[in-house]
Amino acid sequence: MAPLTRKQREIADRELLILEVARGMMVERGYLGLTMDRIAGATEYSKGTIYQHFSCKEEVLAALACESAQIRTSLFERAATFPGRARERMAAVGVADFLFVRLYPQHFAIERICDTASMRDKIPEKRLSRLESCEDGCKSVVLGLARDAMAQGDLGAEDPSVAGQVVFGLWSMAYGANLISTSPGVDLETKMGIAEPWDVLFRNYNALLDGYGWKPLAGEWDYAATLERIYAEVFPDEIRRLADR
Amino acid sequence: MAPLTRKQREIADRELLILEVARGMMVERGYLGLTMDRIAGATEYSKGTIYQHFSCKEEVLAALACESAQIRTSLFERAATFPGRARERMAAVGVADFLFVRLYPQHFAIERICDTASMRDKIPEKRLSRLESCEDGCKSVVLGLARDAMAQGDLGAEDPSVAGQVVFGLWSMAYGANLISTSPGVDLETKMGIAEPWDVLFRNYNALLDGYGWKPLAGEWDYAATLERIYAEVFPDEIRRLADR
DNA sequence: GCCTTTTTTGACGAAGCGTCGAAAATGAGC
DNA sequence: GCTCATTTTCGACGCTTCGTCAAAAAAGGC
Repeated sequence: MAPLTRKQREIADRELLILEVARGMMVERGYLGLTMDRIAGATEYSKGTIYQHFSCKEEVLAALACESAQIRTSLFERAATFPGRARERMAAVGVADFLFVRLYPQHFAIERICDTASMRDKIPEKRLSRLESCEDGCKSVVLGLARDAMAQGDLGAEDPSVAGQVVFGLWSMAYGANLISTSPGVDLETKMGIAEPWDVLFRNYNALLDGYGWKPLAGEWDYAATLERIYAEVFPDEIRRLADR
Repeated sequence: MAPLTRKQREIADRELLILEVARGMMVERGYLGLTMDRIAGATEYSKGTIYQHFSCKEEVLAALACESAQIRTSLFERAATFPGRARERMAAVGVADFLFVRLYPQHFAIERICDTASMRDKIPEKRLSRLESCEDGCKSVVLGLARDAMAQGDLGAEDPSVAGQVVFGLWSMAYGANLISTSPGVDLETKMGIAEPWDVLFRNYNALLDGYGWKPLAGEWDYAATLERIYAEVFPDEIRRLADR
């Protein structure tokens, strides 16, 4: 690994600048407001130069999605350090997911956009595999926790595929709930009497895990207290930032 | 209500033709392959005429989404007629959801596309409210089943909001699982050992409902047999069509 | 058959993506 | 410091799509 030349550093810096500008545009004006011409204008480079970094608009988004996945993963990893039973640590990951969606809605939106086939088709192979390895981070954390629980005898026993099934359940529930509750034109309040989707989601996590018999069950443990500890000990800053809205 | 004039009938027919052509395009070439110019070409009307029916491309999609919601609702309603306990009927709705996603993937894709804010922003008020009332159909069926269960003492007792919470749980789990398992770049098989997402989803439904204590619990009832009956008695044609792939 | 109203048409302007030859900057050799 | 080949940057251009609107065509009343 030779040290970078001045030119190489310039290029790397410019790439960061482009992404920074692109992210700002994404936040301010949404996906349709993000255009290659506008990126060129805002960075004061020409369009041709932008296209030397990214082969198409989709690749810019994939790069942003990579950053998003890294932020999410780092939250998940912090959550997994919570000292306690595996199921408590899983609850902490649930909190991390919630915080990610609420504190970084733009990152969540980017993840969503990159989840479509038409997007994936256009992202060059190299960038795509980088994105996928970024996305694997979170999944590994969650899967690791489920396996820990099995190893410690808290969850199932005989069938090792239970870990994957539980993770699929939590993942689909979280993903679906986040989409539904941030989706326009869905009125959970009047139709279904749900004022705080997150509270219900947490209750549903517990119901699912109880259904799998993941110990300690909700009836024999004070998970409300666990949540309070997670807020205070793992994510104090994030909780404060969330309150400052 | 005066009877329709010849002209009015012509216009109504043309609208159906446009939607038919648009759906075909959506199926054959995907969302990006669906263009207003192409609709004009294929219907042999001019673009201006198309724009007299639909104010923008998004409105065409909203109209398609309306049809999709109606198909989904009719499957759900058939499922709810299954003779049995409320939880069995809920299982039938789960099967209906699965059949909808598998038999009509293009309808599912259209629903997804119309679930985005950028789409919703552009759909005219009138069409949007029509779409939303179409979408409410399914939710009413599911919510009705949960309320039936409560009325019969199978689910919860004191707190009436439990019905909404269970429905939110099932809905988010189904939505998330369907998205994840049809999503590109997600390898459930190698990462999590899941070959058949639908089997796992069904197991997760049961775990969630057991967690809520919705009777009869999975341990005290043969839901595999219930599924077989649903296949045979409610959706024989659909199951056959699914097998013919 | 004439004139008004409604309907249809497609050329047009605007906006965005991605390209490519020309122009500018770089730097190696002398 | 100058020259010339190579690398880098630039932005005008071609193409596609959306949505509009004035003009042409059709319909219909008298």
